[in-house]
Amino acid sequence: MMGPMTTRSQPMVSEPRKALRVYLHLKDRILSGTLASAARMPSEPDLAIEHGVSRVTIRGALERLAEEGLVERRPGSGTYVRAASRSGAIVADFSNVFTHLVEMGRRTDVRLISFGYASPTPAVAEALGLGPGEEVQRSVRVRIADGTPFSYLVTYVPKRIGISYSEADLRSTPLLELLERSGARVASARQTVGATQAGPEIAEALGTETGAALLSITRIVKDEAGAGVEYLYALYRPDLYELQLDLERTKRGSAMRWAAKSPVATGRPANATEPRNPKKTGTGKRKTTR
Amino acid sequence: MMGPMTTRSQPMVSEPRKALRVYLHLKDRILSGTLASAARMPSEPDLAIEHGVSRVTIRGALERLAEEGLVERRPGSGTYVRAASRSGAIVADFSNVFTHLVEMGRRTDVRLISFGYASPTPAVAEALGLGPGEEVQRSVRVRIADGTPFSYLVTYVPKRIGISYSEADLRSTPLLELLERSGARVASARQTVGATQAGPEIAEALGTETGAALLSITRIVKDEAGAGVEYLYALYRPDLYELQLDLERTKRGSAMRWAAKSPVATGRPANATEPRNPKKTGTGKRKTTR
DNA sequence: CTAAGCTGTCTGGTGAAAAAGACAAGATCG
DNA sequence: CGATCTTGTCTTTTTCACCAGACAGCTTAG
Repeated sequence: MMGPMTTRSQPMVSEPRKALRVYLHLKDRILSGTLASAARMPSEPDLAIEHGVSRVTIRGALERLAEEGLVERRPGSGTYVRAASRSGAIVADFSNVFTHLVEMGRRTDVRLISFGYASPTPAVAEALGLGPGEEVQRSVRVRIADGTPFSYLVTYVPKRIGISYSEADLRSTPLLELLERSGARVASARQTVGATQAGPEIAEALGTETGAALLSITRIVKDEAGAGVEYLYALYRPDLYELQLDLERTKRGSAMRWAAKSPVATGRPANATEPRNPKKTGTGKRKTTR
Repeated sequence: MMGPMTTRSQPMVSEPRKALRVYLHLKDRILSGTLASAARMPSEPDLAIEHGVSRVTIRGALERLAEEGLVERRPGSGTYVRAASRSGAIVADFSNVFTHLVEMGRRTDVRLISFGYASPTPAVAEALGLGPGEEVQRSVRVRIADGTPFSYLVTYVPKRIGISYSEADLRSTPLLELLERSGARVASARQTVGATQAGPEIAEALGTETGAALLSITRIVKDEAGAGVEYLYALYRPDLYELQLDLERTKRGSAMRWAAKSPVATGRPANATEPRNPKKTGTGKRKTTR
């Protein structure tokens, strides 16, 4: 019960740093339209001079762009920009997250990584309004759609509520449904959205590389009495999951008020016909042919 | 109007790779509560063994955590976890973004980085419903609160609307107000939220390091006739800016519907009494005392 | 067809990050 | 007090990401 004994003794191809810079630079230029779409990019030697790095570094960046389908490499001819073709991502309507999650819980797989009871973090205890000695049930789950993991969920539920369902229940049923079933009267929720870099284990669980940007959502759910019911810390792969919110202007003179539109239920796990990023094998592409 | 001739020939302190891994690993453990708060962390030699790296690498990671206020280092005693103390960030209510932005536009500074007219990206043209030859006004702005830049905004406005205000107007007045003033009847908006890694120039503009995670918002604003008025691509520093949405359950039998709560106006640029991260000088912490 | 230019794939050389270890100074506990 | 922990700060050595350059195979322009 502590060091899970993961010695982390992989070969670890290790990640290029300069190449990352160039990669991000070019990605920005492509996405922001500074680099005309469908046009041919500068040649590798030119890019190498422009960025003050060697050609191998440039190649590293271009290979990555090619893997993500942002460019197309034609041997002997050049590297060509491909219009992003944004798609394949699950779109979640923000004002409708719960319903959506329930729907999704039935269409996606769940992998339960951790399950147990412990003392809450101060932050969690405060958010849920727990007493000093009160324990919480902590679970870590990974949600998978079409074989690809897209979200990493850490949930905290007060022990008194958590004991009403089993580990197996969590594996098969959305947490919110379990809470309802246990008699908790869910009434309100506060969600905070941010972003973080993926740590090594989370990156591995989500099939990304360490340091990748993830969408983070912290959700605090309370019942009718205002007591904390659930504390969720969720991380999403932004290429597979997006939040969406439609706003409408409420006609109210000069008040300039806006209201969330009615739930549109855009969500659809879908069969995502996308470039299907080959996972990048840790991060390296290094042939290691030697 | 193409290669801005940025030769990028900096010395480039270059970033540790292994240290980054350890840093992110420990950060995750602290934030997810696996590492008990206020407790003493394992000693540097222990961490070195656990992660299979040398002590200097561990120190690199710990120094970074200390800079962000996540841990406290006490010479001779140990390194102690500090409860995150989430604060200092501007909190924007999601369902109320517009009003909020208008308020903020008056309390924050704006730096206009780029301004001009050009052909839109296919994606932008489609989103705004533009004709083949129609041009857009493209502007890049950085918003600054208390001397610290926190958002990077790229906006596209159809030329016919864009010409109604000047470059100086953009510097001083929120875009949405300008659009209103020009007679556009803003009626609806769709926002999509995601995350990305900061490219070199964006990172510099926002005072973060290259590769840092940023919150991204894409907003498409339309008028009463359904014609596109504004396309916004915004990047936010997640440590300085958060989205928030309060949900309430609408009492409607078993329908399980949720609605956004009325605007609470939590936003407050504030004087952010936080650890005030010393900016990390590009990325390095290296003492360079020699 | 020929020549120029591009990507793909090697080679060996170089410098900085990381490793390994030693030592000092402060904290803690018996 | 004194033994033993901790972090802080040096050393020297090793490793590997990056660089420079060459060459093959392909595409395209002339």
